[in-house]
Amino acid sequence: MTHALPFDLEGHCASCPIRHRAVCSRCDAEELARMNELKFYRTYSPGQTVALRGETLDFVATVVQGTATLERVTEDGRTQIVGILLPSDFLGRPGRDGLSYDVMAVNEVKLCCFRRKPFESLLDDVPHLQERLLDMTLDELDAARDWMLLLGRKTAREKIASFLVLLANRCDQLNGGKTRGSRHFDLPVSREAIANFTGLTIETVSRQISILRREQLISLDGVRKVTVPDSAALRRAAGDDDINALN
Amino acid sequence: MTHALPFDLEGHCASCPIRHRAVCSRCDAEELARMNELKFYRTYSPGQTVALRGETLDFVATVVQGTATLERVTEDGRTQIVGILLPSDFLGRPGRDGLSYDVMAVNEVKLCCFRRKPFESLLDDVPHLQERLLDMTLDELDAARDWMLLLGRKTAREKIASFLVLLANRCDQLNGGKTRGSRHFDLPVSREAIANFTGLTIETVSRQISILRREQLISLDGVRKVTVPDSAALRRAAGDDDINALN
DNA sequence: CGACCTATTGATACGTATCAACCCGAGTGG
DNA sequence: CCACTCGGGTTGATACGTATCAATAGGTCG
Repeated sequence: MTHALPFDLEGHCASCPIRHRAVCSRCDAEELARMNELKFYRTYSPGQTVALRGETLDFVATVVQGTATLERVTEDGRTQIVGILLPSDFLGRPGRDGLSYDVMAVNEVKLCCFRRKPFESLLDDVPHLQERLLDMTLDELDAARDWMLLLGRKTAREKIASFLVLLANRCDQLNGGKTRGSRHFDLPVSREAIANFTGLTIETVSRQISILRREQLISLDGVRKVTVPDSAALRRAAGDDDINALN
Repeated sequence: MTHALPFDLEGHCASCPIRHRAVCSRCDAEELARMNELKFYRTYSPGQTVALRGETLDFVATVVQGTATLERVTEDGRTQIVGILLPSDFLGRPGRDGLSYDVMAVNEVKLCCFRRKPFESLLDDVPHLQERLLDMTLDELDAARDWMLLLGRKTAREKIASFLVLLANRCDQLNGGKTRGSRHFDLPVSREAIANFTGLTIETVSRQISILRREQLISLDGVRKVTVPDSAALRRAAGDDDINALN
């Protein structure tokens, strides 16, 4: 069930759809040329494990297409999603063998990979690269902390609203400019994944989505397509103050 | 109520107690000399606000002494602590005006500060500095994600046990080598702070601490001094798998 | 069409929040 | 030196939100 990518996989970085947002976004032509030499692509099918906690991971990568989740699991199987990788996000930890979470492909995922050691050399040589990676990591840290507020202090209703706002914003980003007012997007993940992301159960997720729909804060087409008629109203339901939206 | 620092505040970095763990830990003598020129110290008293979310913060800093909390607050006042700064931890966001959380001094806090712009220049010039900052940021991100598992999926009992394990480990780190078996340490924070860190209420925190004491997993001397007779047992109560402890 | 998987909806249980009383040690002032 | 107050901490009774268990619905694929 391989469907065509919107760009030539073996093509040059210049044609890469997420080049302007990825870790390489600040690199100049010469630096890109060097990276172009080293890069290779990998594909994962839906549900496949990309990496396991503690296991050695010999590459780092940028997500070109698809969605992956970062998961932490307790010894008795309770699962918490601690991050979502969308196109342009970075995967891997330079300077360390393994990750502290499992990485799972949600749908078909394409990664632009670099073997770890050569990438670490690149980081040393190419300041643009390290700066950008630091910046992206700081952004992730801010996002993780926003999410800690959600997990620790928000109600089920606020959690679901926040999750939808988060997704809406990130979809906007990927599509370029932010749109005000009504907008719609696809949920890239199942109810179970939403539950594991928000720290709820599937049933509670389902109920809260139904309630938000009944209150017309959202409408659904099927089970995966969401329309938000009034994003400000949804943001209010998310219980954030309005300095900014979640990432 | 200023009590003497264990080193001369105006002294050289060479005598700094947290130099080997801080952002400057990989710098050589020449680089340190340059930083030494730029640094200045600040002190905050218990309860004082160090920085507010969204407000411009014109410096970055390393904690030399004391404890500070990073807090996110909902519009209606629910508070979640999203990080604890202990000696050697870094505060501030290079490349951005403000922070996305409030920073509060828990007890008397001494910061080794740099004005932000000069520090950003330093980052450009001193690869050791940027590498170390990236590494510290990645560690914080891992810690934040561990904490997300706690907030989303752990029971009150596990949360308190995890919190105690976290503190015990970090105190060990600060004191050098890890000790196996029995150990004791001071809680640097109030019950309220523990509640805001674990996503519980004060009352639940108090109850769970009482229960752990009744079960002899910990013992208390007063309300702030904790002894852990069997750290492996406490770690088991924390519900983590044993690949590693929280940070 | 039937099998299967995911999602929804309902009834009940349980864990933690909430509300309230009490305890305790530290200051403070008579 | 003791009575009083005050803030933080503990303990108890009850309420409430979400988990759990169970049944049903809907979509997809053979």
